[in-house]
Amino acid sequence: MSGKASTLAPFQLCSLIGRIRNELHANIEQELTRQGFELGFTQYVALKKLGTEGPMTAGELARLLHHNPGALTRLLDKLEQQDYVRRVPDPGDRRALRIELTASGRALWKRINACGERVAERALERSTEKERTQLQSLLSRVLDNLRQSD
Amino acid sequence: MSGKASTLAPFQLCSLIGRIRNELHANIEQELTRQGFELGFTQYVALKKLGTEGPMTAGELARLLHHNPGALTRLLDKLEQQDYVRRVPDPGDRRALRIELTASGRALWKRINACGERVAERALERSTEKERTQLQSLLSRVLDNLRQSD
DNA sequence: GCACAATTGTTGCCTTGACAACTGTTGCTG
DNA sequence: CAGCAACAGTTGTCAAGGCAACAATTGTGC
Repeated sequence: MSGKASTLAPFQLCSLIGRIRNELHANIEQELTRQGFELGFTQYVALKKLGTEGPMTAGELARLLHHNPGALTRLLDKLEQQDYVRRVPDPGDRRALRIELTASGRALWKRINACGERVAERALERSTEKERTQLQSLLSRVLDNLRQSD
Repeated sequence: MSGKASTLAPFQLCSLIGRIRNELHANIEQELTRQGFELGFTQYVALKKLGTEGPMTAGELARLLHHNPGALTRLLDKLEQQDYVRRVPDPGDRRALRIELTASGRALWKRINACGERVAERALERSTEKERTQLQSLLSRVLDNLRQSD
């Protein structure tokens, strides 16, 4: 609101994006602990990916999460230690691992899905359907612009 | 692009925001090093704030950067060590410090401002003036929604 | 003026994530 | 099939940042 910025958001964009990211992470973790789950944001995302996409290789998961392999190894260590995830040797390639949810991991996944949706719903409160799709399209364009210049 | 998402962005919002944030940071740091400056993103933001807002207390700066005091102390250590910033005892309150740019800090500030603007300009390429203000307004609303629920 | 709570900046400890070096495996090429 | 480059995952090392404990200072209520 508050009408017109002089030209546009010169640097404000960066600040807005950063703060929204932090609030999103904080909101999701807070929602998780409120439900009694002791999960970090990244663990949540990993479980979600594994739940929706099915078992996959560690490298694939790293790429989906935009994470480097080293960080992923430690993430998997924690998830495996909590028995949410299993590292199964890939039968076709002895270098690779199949990462799959355990039974309790799958159960957990079903129960935490609602947390993320609640937060997303809250974030988009008071925005019409049209505005939501427009927001997504504008953000996608921004991401494309930034990735191009790598 | 690609038209219509079925309902909206259920979880995609989080992923988009996160990736844009990372790309923004990476682009700005890359732009800085390309110009020969060895600055991290946070150091850049701190210098920018000090340049535009003028000298201020360490606590104020921390609040503006949405940073905790511990992180700020170390950030100031680095900036002071590079002689971009000075910690001056506040005359009115012996607990507090006035953080001010040194001469070379002010000179640096003028030279790095363009870097951030270049990146912001690149990020908003191919977006009309109208779309830019709309993006800002939509993002502001999202941030408000998320902060309310703290 | 004196205890006591609040505030300012600093420090220690910990977690997260990035990057490079490394091991083991695969696939390609001669 | 020998050699070698590419790839998968792990580990070490590092920087950034969060959080709690702390010392110094301020302000408040008695």
